Order: sequence, then C-alpha cells, then structure tokens
Amino acid sequence: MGTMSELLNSRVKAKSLVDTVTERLEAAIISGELAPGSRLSEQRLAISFGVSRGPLREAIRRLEGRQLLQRTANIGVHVTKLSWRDLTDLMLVREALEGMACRLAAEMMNPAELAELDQLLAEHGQLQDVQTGTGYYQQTRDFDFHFKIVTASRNERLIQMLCADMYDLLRIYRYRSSTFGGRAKAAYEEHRMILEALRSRDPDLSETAMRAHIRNSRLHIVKRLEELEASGNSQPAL
Amino acid sequence: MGTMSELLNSRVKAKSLVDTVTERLEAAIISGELAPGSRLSEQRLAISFGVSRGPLREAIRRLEGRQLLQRTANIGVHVTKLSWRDLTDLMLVREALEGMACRLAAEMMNPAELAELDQLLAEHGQLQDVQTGTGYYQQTRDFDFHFKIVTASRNERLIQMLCADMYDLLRIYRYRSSTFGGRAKAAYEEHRMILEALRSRDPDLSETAMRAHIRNSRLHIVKRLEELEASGNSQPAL
DNA sequence: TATTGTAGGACTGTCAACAGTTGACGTGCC
DNA sequence: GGCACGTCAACTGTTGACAGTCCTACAATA
Repeated sequence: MGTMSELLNSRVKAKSLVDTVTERLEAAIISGELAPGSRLSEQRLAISFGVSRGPLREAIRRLEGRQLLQRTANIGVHVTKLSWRDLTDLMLVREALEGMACRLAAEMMNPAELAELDQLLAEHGQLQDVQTGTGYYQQTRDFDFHFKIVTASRNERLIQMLCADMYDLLRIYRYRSSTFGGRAKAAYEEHRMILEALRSRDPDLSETAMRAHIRNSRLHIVKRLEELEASGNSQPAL
Repeated sequence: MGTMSELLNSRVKAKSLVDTVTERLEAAIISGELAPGSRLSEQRLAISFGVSRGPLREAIRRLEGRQLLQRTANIGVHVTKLSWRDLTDLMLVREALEGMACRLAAEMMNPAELAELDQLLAEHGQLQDVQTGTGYYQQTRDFDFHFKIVTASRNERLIQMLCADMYDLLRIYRYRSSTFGGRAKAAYEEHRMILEALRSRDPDLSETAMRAHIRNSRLHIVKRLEELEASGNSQPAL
C-alpha cells in the first residue's frame, strides 16, 4: 500500500464529463446544497454545470440507481427525501452490516491496524467535547473510526455498501439536524469497548459490541425525535 | 395492504423508453443472455433493442449505479464479473441483512403471514426432490420463502436491498452453476426451524436461525468450490 | 362560486450527427 | 523473424435540435 509502483501503475484518470458531473452532483446532494425533496431542472443544472444535457442526464441516471435521486416520468427528478422513519430503517441496516464487518475485522485485522485504531481513540479521548460529554463528537471523527474497522473486514462488497452508499446517505442528515449530538462520552466509551473486543480477536464479542453501539445511537436518535415532536416541532420531515 | 385505495391511488405507469430498456437489459444480464465479463457495444445493443443510443446509455448508467455493469472510459461497458470470492462476500452480507430482517419479522409478522409461510413449507415438504434430499430445491421456491420473511420486516430499505439488489445478483449464479444443489433436505429442515422461531416471536432465536441457515448455505458453497478446484476444474471464475 | 375547457409555456424524452479516442492491422526497418 | 511505427475503422463522448407531455393560468359555463 502506498508504494511508488502504485503511482506508476495508476492510469491517468480519463474521467469523462459524466464522471465529474456525477461527483459534483453527489457532493451537492450530500452537502445539502440541493435540498432533499427539491426538484431539479435538467436545463438549469446543465447550464450551471457548464455541460450539455446529455452527460447530466446520464449522471442523474447513475445516482438514480444509487437511490440518491428519484425520477418520475415526464415530471422530473427529485432529490430523495428521507423521512425520519427512513433514517431509523437505515440505522437498522447499518447495525446489521457493520456488526458483520466488525465480526470479520476481529479475525482479519493486523497489529498495525489495531495500533491505528488505538491512536485514533487516544486522540479522541483528549478532545474537550468528549471529556465534558456535552459535545457533538464530530461525525467526521466517528466515521473515521468506523471506516477503519469496515475496511479491515476485507469484504469488498461490505466496504462498498457501508463506506460508499450508507455513509453518504447518513451524511445527508448531518447537515440538517443535531440529532447525533449529546452522546460524545457514551460513544467514546463504546468505541473503546469495540476496540478491546477486536484486540482480543473475539468475533462474537466484537459483533455484539458494534451492534450495541449502533443500536444505542439509533435509540438516542429516536428519543431526540420524540422530544422534538413533543415540543410541537412537527417533524420537519428531515 | 391490498385495499382498493391502492388501486385508485396508484398512478398509471408512464414508463419511459429508458425504463423498458433498463428492465430488458437487467433481465438479459440476470438470465445470462449477456455473459458476465462480456463487453457490450452500445451501437449493436441499441439496434437490437430498436432504440437510439441515448436511452440505452441512460439505462446503462442506471445499472452501473447498481453495480451490474462497469464502464471504463473510452473503452466500453462490461457486464460485472463476479468471482467466487465475490459470491461468498455477498453471502456474508446476505447473512447479516437477512438475519436482521428475520429478527424484525419475528416482531412484525401477523398471523396471516405466518399461515402463508406454513402453507408454503407444507407444499415444499411434499416435493420429491426435498424428500429424497438429493434434488436442487429450486431456487425460486427458496427465494419465495425468504422473500416473504424479508417483506414482513416492514423495513423498506432492507426489503429493497435484499429483494431487489441482492437476489438479482445471486440469481446470476443460478444459471451458471449447480453450486446450490444437494442441500434440499437440510435447507428444508432449517426453514422449518426458522418458521418455528418466528411463530414463537423470539427475535434473537429468529435471527440466529436465519443466520445459521444462510451460513450453512455459504459453507456448502465453499465446500463445493473446493471440490471443484481439487478436481482440476480451475475455477471458471463464473 | 365552483367546475370545466383551453391555450400557452416550459420542460422532459428521444434522436441523429459530429468530434475525439482506442485498438487492430499492415507496412517498413533492424 | 521480430519490433516499432503509421494508418484506418469502429467505437465512445458529447452536442444540439425536434417532438411530445405536463403544468399553469385564464376564461367560459352552470
């Protein structure tokens, strides 16, 4: 990994217009620049991206296949609107997949990867918001931890599903809500337990720990949503 | 479910050319009409489908987003070639997801659905190939059973992932190998155990039973593959 | 006032043509 | 004979234009 040969072997990126448009569009969706549920006009988007409608349409089709966009015939495309129900559904899927990933990682992880995780957690532990327990435990950091574990599973399909598709969808929420906050300390402790399970190379324990962690996160979200709803804030539907 | 209102509310399907082409293309891939790994020419395909290249390209992009096709710039599109490793990777993902689905189903299933499952298994049990234990336990029947359980989970995301994406990919193998055969009786018994777990509404037991079932199936596949390889049949890489 | 019919505009769906790239074949030189 | 180079055909990438559809607004009618 990371050797010179990779630089030599790596092909010059012959990125087509469609590829760049896809990336740009995806970024716009994830960042919230294109609001969920909003309709987007092919013509206007094509002009603003500086490309013709053809490549744009093909980029749209690709994201349509990835469920980020939805098209209704003769009407147009809409940015997929995720309800709160969708979020909890998604978290259940994530619990299952990442539990499996953690199980596999327990068997596949090499010492170097374990050390990386250890250092990552050490850094997290010294952060102010984690120590006080009130902060938000920045999602980026959270994703870092999970990302490393998933990658260690060595299951390409699993990695693709979680790191590419799933995290993208979850990221959408980050910009829309503070749903994830207020659990920094607990999350950190759970991360530590997961690491310990991995270090002991116990598949069952590793899976259990990871699933408990994600389940807690989900339950926390549900609780926050109920509070939100009780306070009259009639669910902004994301 | 299944009420009149659905018929009234359901929009008339205004299927675009792209939609029909997508379906046709998908079917061709799943059925093996388009061999895995084979390159497909846009021009020829467009002519054989009787459409222009535009819609065809958009259909390709969609399947590309669903990982059924892969495109390399300026070279062309290839039907995704799944290695045996990919198959086992896929089965691990399926084990995780369907375990979760079965867990949820244990809580959500209504008596009618349980009765349906019961009848389905009763029919299976009377089939010749199941009784002798040597038959193939037709995948269609197997899928029927799993399909019903997954649907009962009431988790739209899970249903989409398993019933649409995952089963499609797995179906590819059906036409290429007899890998799944020779486990009819065992599979049937496992199905019965799953049903019993569901009937007792025990989430943990239900998940465990389903995961064991899929894990056994995976191990069986691995064993068959090893036999195949030992017999000099140097993995046709599907 | 509520409903129906109609015209206009904007947009999507589709197609045909052009430009750029790739891979293969054949030629010439060592 | 083998290797390098140049040419060519086929294909992909992209564009612009045309046809068909839907939505909106407004007018007419009961």
